[in-house]
Amino acid sequence: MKKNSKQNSRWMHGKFKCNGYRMTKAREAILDILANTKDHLSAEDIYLAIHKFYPNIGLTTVYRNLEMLVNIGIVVKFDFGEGRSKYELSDHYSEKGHHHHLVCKECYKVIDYSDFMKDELNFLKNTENGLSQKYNFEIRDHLIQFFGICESCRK
Amino acid sequence: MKKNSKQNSRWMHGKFKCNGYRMTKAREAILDILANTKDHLSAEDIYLAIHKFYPNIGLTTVYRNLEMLVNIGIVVKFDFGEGRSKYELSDHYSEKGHHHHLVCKECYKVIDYSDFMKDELNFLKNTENGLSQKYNFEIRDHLIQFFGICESCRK
DNA sequence: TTGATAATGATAATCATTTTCAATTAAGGA
DNA sequence: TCCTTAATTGAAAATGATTATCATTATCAA
Repeated sequence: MKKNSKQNSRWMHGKFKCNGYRMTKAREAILDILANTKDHLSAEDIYLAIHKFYPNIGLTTVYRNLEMLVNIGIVVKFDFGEGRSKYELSDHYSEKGHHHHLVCKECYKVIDYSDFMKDELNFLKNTENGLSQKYNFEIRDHLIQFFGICESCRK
Repeated sequence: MKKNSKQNSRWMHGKFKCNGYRMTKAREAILDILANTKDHLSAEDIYLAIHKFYPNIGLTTVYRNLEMLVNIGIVVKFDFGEGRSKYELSDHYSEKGHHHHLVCKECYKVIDYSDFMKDELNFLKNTENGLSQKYNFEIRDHLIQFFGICESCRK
């Protein structure tokens, strides 16, 4: 739990209110954890991190709030094939900015990358346009992930 | 269970043997189901389809064999965010050929597309090269998916 | 046909995620 | 500040997909 909790709760307060939600300790704590990590955390990771400061916030509450945060677009849920979901602040709210993931099939380590974005933007623009027309599909989102074997797992 | 079961079992027999596996009724049936559908089936879907012809093949066996088939690269496992995995014959063994997926966030209908592959190949080639060098990562695989709302869910 | 061993089926166990429901709390107005 | 009300919570139980166990059966090379 780091310094800018206050800031987070301030900028989120409005966002929550206009969606009919309240600002609670649990929500503030979850956002705080997510804002101050570079890792990709599971619901349980987040629960454990929060638990040190607020031992009475339960895992259920963490799950419930993550779902809500995903729904209003503040958090993104990922599946890296590990058997449980991982969560990140969405690009817009994160210091990381736009990025994609490179996932080790062996140890599930995840590397964020934001290189080669020109190629990617080109590809995405063309493909999204083409697909939405051809298949009459309203495209909301995309997922690009690379899988492989990381340096340490290769040794 | 359609006509070409015999064919399937024939071309798979060798593949299995050289990996130390045996050809069994369950494996033949799973491949047969997958070869004769355009859908994306869950383990249970496959189990149910097989069950009509071989009522004594259990769900456990289907799971076990799917895992094995994924391991030797004949089958690919997908997660469309529905809470259970879906399986397809891999590109090389399927009549579908190389394709990606367009997933409806509402009803989880999946559209296969293979348009815009020039853009995609370009993007993939550059990105994979760049990433594997920069991050010293041996890239094995990639996942590209688009999510949105399909025609009928928009009405 | 037979022996070694891979594969199977039934059942129980796991494990992440959800549901239930009574108790608590945030937030806006009196 | 106090009240009201609906949103939120925690604990516990339920769910649902997937895996592990283990005794039995089936495959296939010799």
